[in-house]
Amino acid sequence: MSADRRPVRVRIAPSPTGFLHVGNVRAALFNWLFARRHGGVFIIRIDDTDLARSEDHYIADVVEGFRWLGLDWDEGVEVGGPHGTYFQSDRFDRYQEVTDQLIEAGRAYHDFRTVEELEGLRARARAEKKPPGYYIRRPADSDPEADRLRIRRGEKAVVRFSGPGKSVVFNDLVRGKVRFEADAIDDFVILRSDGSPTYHLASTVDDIDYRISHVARGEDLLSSTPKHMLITEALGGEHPEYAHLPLLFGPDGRKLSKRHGDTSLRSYREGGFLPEAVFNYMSLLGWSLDPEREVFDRAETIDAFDLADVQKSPAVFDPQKLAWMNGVYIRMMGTGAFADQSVQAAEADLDRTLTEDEKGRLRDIAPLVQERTKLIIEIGPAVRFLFDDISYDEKAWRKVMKGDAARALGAAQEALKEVEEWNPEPIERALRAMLEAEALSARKGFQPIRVAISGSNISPPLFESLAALPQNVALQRIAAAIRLLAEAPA
RNA sequence: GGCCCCGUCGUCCAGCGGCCUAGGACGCUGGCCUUUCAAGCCAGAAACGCGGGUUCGAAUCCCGUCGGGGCCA
Repeated sequence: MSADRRPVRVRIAPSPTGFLHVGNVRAALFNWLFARRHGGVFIIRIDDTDLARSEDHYIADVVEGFRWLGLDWDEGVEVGGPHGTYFQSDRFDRYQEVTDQLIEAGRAYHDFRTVEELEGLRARARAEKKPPGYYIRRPADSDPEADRLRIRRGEKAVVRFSGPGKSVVFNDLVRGKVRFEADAIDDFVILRSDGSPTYHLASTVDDIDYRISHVARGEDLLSSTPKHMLITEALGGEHPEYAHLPLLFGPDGRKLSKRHGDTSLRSYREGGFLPEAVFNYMSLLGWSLDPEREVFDRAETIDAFDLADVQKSPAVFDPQKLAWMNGVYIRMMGTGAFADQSVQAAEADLDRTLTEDEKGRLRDIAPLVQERTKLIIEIGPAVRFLFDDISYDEKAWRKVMKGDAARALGAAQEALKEVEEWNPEPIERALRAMLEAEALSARKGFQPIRVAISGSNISPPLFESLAALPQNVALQRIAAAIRLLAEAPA
């Protein structure tokens, strides 16, 4: 009850053991939306308790990823805040301290049992159709004093939390009432034998210390929640409200993972997606703003977002729909902005800078490219023919360079030679006249020209494409095609 | 195996007891437009897992069942 009145403080705690995963991004997005909606604080804390697998460049990836998406944070990595470094690896002393405190209070104990012994207990529970951890409880002879001595002598032991033997019930913000019976909550490990904290301990202690008010995380942690609540209670903390978000699945209906290909935000960043589109698309996974509308901006999303409206069932991440939405956002871009993007994309594609003349020609045709673009990375290949030698797409050549193609090209060459003002309109007039004179359909007459100048049967509209090319280059390409056609008729 | 969660078109979402002959979007199919490809427009196929209840009335509530998923190991 009192939790409702606490200032809203939410967090996302990615592990720097891999590139930022879209599942984490979606969780971060919902946390961020919740914080912004309620004027709260959004925190990024780094869960790098796995020292061996954590790497600095993954931390950089996390930071860059969230910045790119526009999820700004109020406390945490790089921005700091009142709670230390926001790296869990800097808090091992604190976790040890809490562990000692729990042992002292009789809420945790050292467990010296071997893997084999534990496995035996699990097998027994299994045979009796009991929960796996049913018999893994504090041994009868467990004695804190004696245990401490053994540890001091160098013996290895994990520390387990001692279940209080009571059921845990809580009200999940997206799922409603959830109940776990005492037997189902095992004496889970909080500190490994090497002294490192488990997820349960570290994340819970941090949540308490950082005064986290709401924990919105993936449903995979739903069954761990009673453990976190028990730790919180044992430490005299106030529990946060919990909200377990539906998981993101791959096309095969399983938890989205590396196996599904592009699961890192990075691959979408590099794959030509716009942050606004990714933001919008992700907000739609497990939530919706309006039944009749799926394109909306950040401000609208913040205004409308509520954890209580989040879907309970998992969502399949559909890259195709994301791509469609990206196309929508590309078409919503200003033509100037798109032209700028095009210049960048073309330069990256060609690996050289464009001359002012080339930039001008590209800018002229950019609006026509814009309508045809779904991903930023498609721009380079789409305009390459304007700035670089072409090669013919074999299929396109075979399909188009036959029948009347030679005649069309010859006539086009003559007609285009005479064009004095090299602009789309005069070019169109000349070519239409050519069509008429040769009695050719637009299809038969124009497609060979398109292939001749672009190498492909797919290109921006023909007259504009021709105009975007210097006249002499256009004529040379047509001549080259005519020659090739004469040598090796299709 | 134990516990927990979930179950509306292929996919994402709307639906929170009558407005549902179940709505929108992606994708798919067909058409229009057209110099190609897109975009755009129009049309279409496509779902309440199943069985019981409750109710005058259920996609909506309850129970069961089946199915899927998650966690533990």
